Amino acid sequence: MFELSDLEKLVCVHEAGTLSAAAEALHISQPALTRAMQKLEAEFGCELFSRTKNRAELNVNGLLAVSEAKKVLSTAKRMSERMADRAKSLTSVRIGSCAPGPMWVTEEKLTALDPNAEISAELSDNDLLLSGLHDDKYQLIITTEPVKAPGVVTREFLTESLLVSLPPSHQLANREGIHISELEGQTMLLFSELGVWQRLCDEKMQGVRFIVQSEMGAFTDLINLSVLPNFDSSLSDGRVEPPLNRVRVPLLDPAATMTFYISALKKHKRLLDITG
Amino acid sequence: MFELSDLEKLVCVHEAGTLSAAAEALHISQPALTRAMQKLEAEFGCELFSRTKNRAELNVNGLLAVSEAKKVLSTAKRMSERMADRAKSLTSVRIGSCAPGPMWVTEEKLTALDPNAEISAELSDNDLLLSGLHDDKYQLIITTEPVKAPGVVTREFLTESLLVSLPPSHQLANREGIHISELEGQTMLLFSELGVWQRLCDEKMQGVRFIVQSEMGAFTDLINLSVLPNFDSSLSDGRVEPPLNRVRVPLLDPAATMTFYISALKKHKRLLDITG
DNA sequence: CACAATTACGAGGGTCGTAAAAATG
DNA sequence: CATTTTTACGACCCTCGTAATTGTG
Repeated sequence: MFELSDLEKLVCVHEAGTLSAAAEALHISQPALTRAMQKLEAEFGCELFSRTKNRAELNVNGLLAVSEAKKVLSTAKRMSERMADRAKSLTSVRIGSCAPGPMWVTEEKLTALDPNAEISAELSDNDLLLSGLHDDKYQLIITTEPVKAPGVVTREFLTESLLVSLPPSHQLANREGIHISELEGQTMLLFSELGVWQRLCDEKMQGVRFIVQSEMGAFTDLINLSVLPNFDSSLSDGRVEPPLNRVRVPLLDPAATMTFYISALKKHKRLLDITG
Repeated sequence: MFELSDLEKLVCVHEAGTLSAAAEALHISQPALTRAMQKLEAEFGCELFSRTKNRAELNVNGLLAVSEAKKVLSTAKRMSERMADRAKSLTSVRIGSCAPGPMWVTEEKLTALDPNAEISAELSDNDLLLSGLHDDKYQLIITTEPVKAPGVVTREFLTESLLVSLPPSHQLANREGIHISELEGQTMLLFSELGVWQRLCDEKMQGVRFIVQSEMGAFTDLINLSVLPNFDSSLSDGRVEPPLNRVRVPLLDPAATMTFYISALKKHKRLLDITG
């Protein structure tokens, strides 16, 4: 029996145009995709591709299959939505995160889905996050590494990059990118509660003087009133209006970019799905 | 992501009324079915059953899910049919079987699906069947045991029981069932080409005298003209009109009932499916 | 006490990714 | 020679079945 996941792959192949591009989009390897398509051909008993040795193009059967697959997936999606309506509302979701950026994003997404939900979130370190997940202290945790534990399902969540927010008059303001080493000797504004980013400041920015502020209102005041640089996140893009008279310059060091993973107990798998 | 196979299980649970009955119908164990339903509940984020410790009954959410699942499965079924239309017609299917009964059944099914197809079938023993499958000498083989080989997909096919066909005047004719041992001393008509059934005759019916006939026309003439008993198959039920003035009595010995398995290479999986 | 559902646990099959091969423009 | 597809192979995850547990009528 073919499965919905097979049909999703097929549709993706059509949209991507080539097997390798589709594999990229699906976050799987090309061989895996090739095999999935071969499986469908065996199921249907007919070829879906016209193949030249280094090109696999959907033929007339394949195009029909794509069209039919879209119909099936559409009804399946409707089913998902209908069932989601019946799902327990998100009365109380507790999020644990190792970094503030992904935490805010998650809070916003869940609040958008259910404005009445009680969403709480807090920063913690990886060990406490993992144990808190099993204790049901957190229903969702955000970590820097995939969680390999039985009964836990993990998904890549998002990537965050740090940027430096500068007044246009600053000497670094017209740069395409900045290396951390170039911040040597600067005085910067720093919002506390950095989570896993704290290590970056502690270890690689020992020549930077930080003025730490933990109260958000005061922090934004500081930004508006001073000409001191501060850090911003790529996750702010399009979510927070950029401060006036500030330009943002990316930090080029690989250490200034992190990929986060989001995990939940299997029984709360749906929480993972709705954070899409 | 939930899959079509999960939805099939759900619908089956609804139709069967209870998990264990559905498991029976699906040829899987109760625990497997329980887990599949739990998986769906996790996917949807809502309970589908109202559970008392020894009873799991679909609740309102579950009934909605069943209804939606039927729609999804229906579109998937349509897709299957559309794709089957595009499949290569069965220009040449070669069947190998270890017994004549299942072989005839298979030939009939395939011929019904495609009257223009060239279906050929022959009897052979298990070893030759398996090697013939890999050599593409046969596209479908029928054996007494599941085939455990890479690249081969096997399915339980059907069960055949032997019966004794007797004139009503025969001393055994009014029995509910007969044991092989009771045939001792009889003279019976036997159609040659018994395949795997031959062993039964050779080993357990040494006290029976057989009149062997390999030509079908002559054999039916013999049946009609004599009062000698002969063997019939449960597979004849409803497919061949029973000979006039004959009654059929089951053979009670377990050895007189066999389960057959049908196998194909993965690339010919569709041939397996259409023999449903 | 037989039966339904669930949990625990080890085994098997399917799918995956890496690596290598073959072919093309 | 980079790119695309396909095959080979080993590893892992998921689902399965058996067995044991719990609770019920």
